[in-house]
Formats: sequence, structure tokens, C-alpha cells
Amino acid sequence: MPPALAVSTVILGIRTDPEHGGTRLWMPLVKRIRQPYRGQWALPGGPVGARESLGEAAGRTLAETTGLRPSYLEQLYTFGDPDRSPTQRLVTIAYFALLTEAQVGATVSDPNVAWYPAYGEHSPQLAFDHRKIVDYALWRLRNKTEYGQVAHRLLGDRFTLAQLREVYEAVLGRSLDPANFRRQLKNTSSIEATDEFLAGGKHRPPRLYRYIGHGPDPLEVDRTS
Amino acid sequence: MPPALAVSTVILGIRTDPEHGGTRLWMPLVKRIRQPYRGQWALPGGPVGARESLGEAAGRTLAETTGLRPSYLEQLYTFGDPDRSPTQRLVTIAYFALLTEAQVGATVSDPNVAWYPAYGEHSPQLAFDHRKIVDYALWRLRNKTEYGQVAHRLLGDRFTLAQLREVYEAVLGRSLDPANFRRQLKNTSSIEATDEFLAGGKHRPPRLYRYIGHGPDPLEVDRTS
DNA sequence: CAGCGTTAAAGTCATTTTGACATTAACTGC
DNA sequence: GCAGTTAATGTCAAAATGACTTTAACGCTG
Repeated sequence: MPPALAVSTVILGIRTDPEHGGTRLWMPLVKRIRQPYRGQWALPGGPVGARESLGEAAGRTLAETTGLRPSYLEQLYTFGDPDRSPTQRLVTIAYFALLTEAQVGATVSDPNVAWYPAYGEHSPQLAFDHRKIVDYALWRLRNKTEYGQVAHRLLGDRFTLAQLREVYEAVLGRSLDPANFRRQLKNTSSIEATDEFLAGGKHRPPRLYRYIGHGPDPLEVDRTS
Repeated sequence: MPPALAVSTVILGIRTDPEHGGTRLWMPLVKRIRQPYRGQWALPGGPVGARESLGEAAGRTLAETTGLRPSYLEQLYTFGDPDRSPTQRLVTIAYFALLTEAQVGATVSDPNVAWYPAYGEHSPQLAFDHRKIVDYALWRLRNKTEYGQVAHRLLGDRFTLAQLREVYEAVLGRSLDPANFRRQLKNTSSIEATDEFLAGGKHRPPRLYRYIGHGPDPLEVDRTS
């Protein structure tokens, strides 16, 4: 029996928790409509087509099931134990993707697709070994040396320092001192102040900053073609 | 045409450079005896058996070609572009392994297996996209948060602070101040002084230290079975 | 066996970075 | 115009870092 190829993708975006206020990492999940694990939430994914690359398959399957078009895609890990599937050998390549808040809005309206916190007590049970995949995605995110890159992919090209700090807090899972955070980032050369301010707020308008990229992450999937 | 599964492994160990003195990262390579890239050096690897896991396949193929039994194995990246092979689709899962100096000695005596520096001008050209795989292995090694773990896998369970510093220098590619290095490591709880000393040297005998593990790296392949 | 060369280990000190907190600035709503 | 809130800057002690010096413990040589 020849092996079958599939991809699964952890899609992460920031959302403000409607109950508790703080910004958190959320992910869209799809409800399984057949056995095994029927009715449980699972990561978006599907089989790899014969003429597409693994990264293309990840981008295509997540777009088909969720409607999303993430700005960042990175390969995570490959699962291929011989007994993962009772019939033939199933090799699954896991990816993880990052979304800006603007991109989050494009989620399809479908009762079988819903957003959930990526970790913590409100994060649901997942089908297969998908919880392990999500935890590994979070582990890699937290262990990245260049957080500026990550924050940029979650925020878009213009952002305030408060937004940037909330992303860091959501990823690291702990709160940071706003004043010290500001000082540290001003010392790095990874962000640059613009002459624009975020209007419409109720208080002093914060300045907008821009990310100065140092080239792509060596892990990023090239999807320019 | 169904996909074929294969593994390739970057095996890294420390060796003292016979010419220039310093400790460097070296890797064993195997010479290709058939087309394509016949005569060029390549990473050890081979097809995945029907009843073995991907990690088992990596451990088996590297042992068969090099005779080595590394103390550490970690999955790196999966390559699966549809046009990698002219005949059928070839999916290669790359691994990287770490060896202690004791384990390096067990290399098979075979003219088609030889050790080379893992990076720098004396590192040879490699077949296929294997240079990219090696560079990615080095990138991940350098971006690990827990260097103590890495050093432990390259040195064994007892080591002097000078040896530990040489490992850090070989991985990071720059020299470190011995006194400051000592101070930093004494503040972490990752190593512990033993009451033993390394005898036989020409100078003051250095104290031996032991690594205090914080559990395995989440990426490590479990090969206890 | 005293002195020298070499490496191990500990100590010194000025500079930089960090964490905790205070102060000033700029806006909205009443 | 004043209270309330967030943005942005400033202050300062503690901790960490980098460059360097000093002392200790060997083997080797004469």
C-alpha cells in the first residue's frame, strides 16, 4: 500500500477576548463531518494534489475550508508513524500560518468553521493529535528570535506600540511594562516611527510605527509565484 | 504514481581541526556511487521502510551507511516539491543528529564515508539540495534557546568548562571570554560541578561538570523503544 | 627543587541593560 | 475647563555584561 500525503495547518491570529478584554491568540477550526472523531474540532487541511508543492497544498486547503489568505506560512513538522491510519500509511505535513486582523475578517460564514483560543482553558479538545501540533506551533512561535517579524505578520504594516505590545503579551503569555517595552523597541532598528497617528480613539492618539524587515524568515514558504 | 518516502540526516559532531587548532563542527558524508550527482558527497539517508516510523528510518539509514549511533535525533524539514524527481514524487524528511566525541570514533572505515567541516571554506560541495539542509540544521542549532542541552549531546555526561566553551564557540562561530563564560554558566542551574578533575594534562587540572537536564527537547525523537 | 610557562579559577570595575515606578503630554466627554 | 484615560518620556537602583587583572595549580626545564 503506497503512502498518502496530507497537510494540516495551524492558523493563528490575534483577537480581543470578548469576555476578559485582553488580546489573545485565536485559531479557526473545522468540525469533522465524518468518522473518526466525527463532530470534534480539527485543524483545516486535506490531501496534497499530485502537481502542487506541500506549501501550496497547505495554502489551498486552508483557503478552501476557511476562506482565509494568510500573510505568512511556515512548515512545522511531519507526522508519519506507520500505524497512524488503519488502512494505508498517512504522512501529514503540519504548517502554521499567521493572519492580520484585516485578514481574519474574511473567514467564511459556515457553522462548521469557528474561532477558538489557541491555548488556555477555553481552547477546545481537538481531533487526532492536533492538540500536539497546536502546542508545537505555539512553542516555535515563542522561541523565535525575531519577534518583530511575527508581530508584523499579525498586525499588518502600520501599528501602534500598544498593539505591538499586546501581540508580544499574547505570544509570551505574560504582561509587559509599557514604558520598558517602548524603550527596548526604540533601541532595536526593527521598527520605524511614521508621522501618522491613530485617530478616533477616546484619548491621546498614539503614533503609528512601521516594521523594517531584515528579509524573510528562512523558514517562510515562498508563495510569490 | 504514488509518492516515495525517504530520509536524509545531517550528523554533527565536534572535532579539533588538525590544521588550525580550534574545535569545529564536522559531519560525516557519503559519496554517491550512482547518478545523479555520482561521485559527489551527500548526506546519509535512504528510503523509509513500510513498518518503521520516520525517526526510526533516519536512525537506521545513518547507522547502516556510517556505523554511527547518535545520542540525539531531531526532525528538521520535509521537502516534497512535485518535480524533485523525474520519475515519481519523492518526499524527503530531513533530520539532524548530534554525536559525542566517543561516538564519533565508531565511524565505519570505508573510502566512501568521510568527515568534513559543516560550514566554512573547507566544507565541500554537496549533492542535491543538501547544502541547504545543512545550513538549515546549523541555523536551528544556533537559534536554540537551550544551548546546555546541545553541548551535553556533543560532549557526553562529564566535561570541563573549557570544552563546553569550545562547543559554544563552534556552534556560534565566534570566540567567548573564558572568565565571563564561566560566570554566566555558574549562574544558570543547567550544569553542576562534580568533585572530579580531568587528569593527564600539562597544566592545572580542570574540574569536571555535569549537565542537569530539564527534560528532553520537545523536538527530540523518542528512540527509547 | 626553584623558576617558568601555561591553563584554571576567581576577582575587579566601568558600562550597559533591566525592572519598577514617577512625571508630563494629549486627547475626549461632561 | 476639568476629570479621566492613554501616550510618551524621565528617573533611579539593581542586575547583567564586557574587558581585564590576580591568584592557584599543575608539568617541564635546568
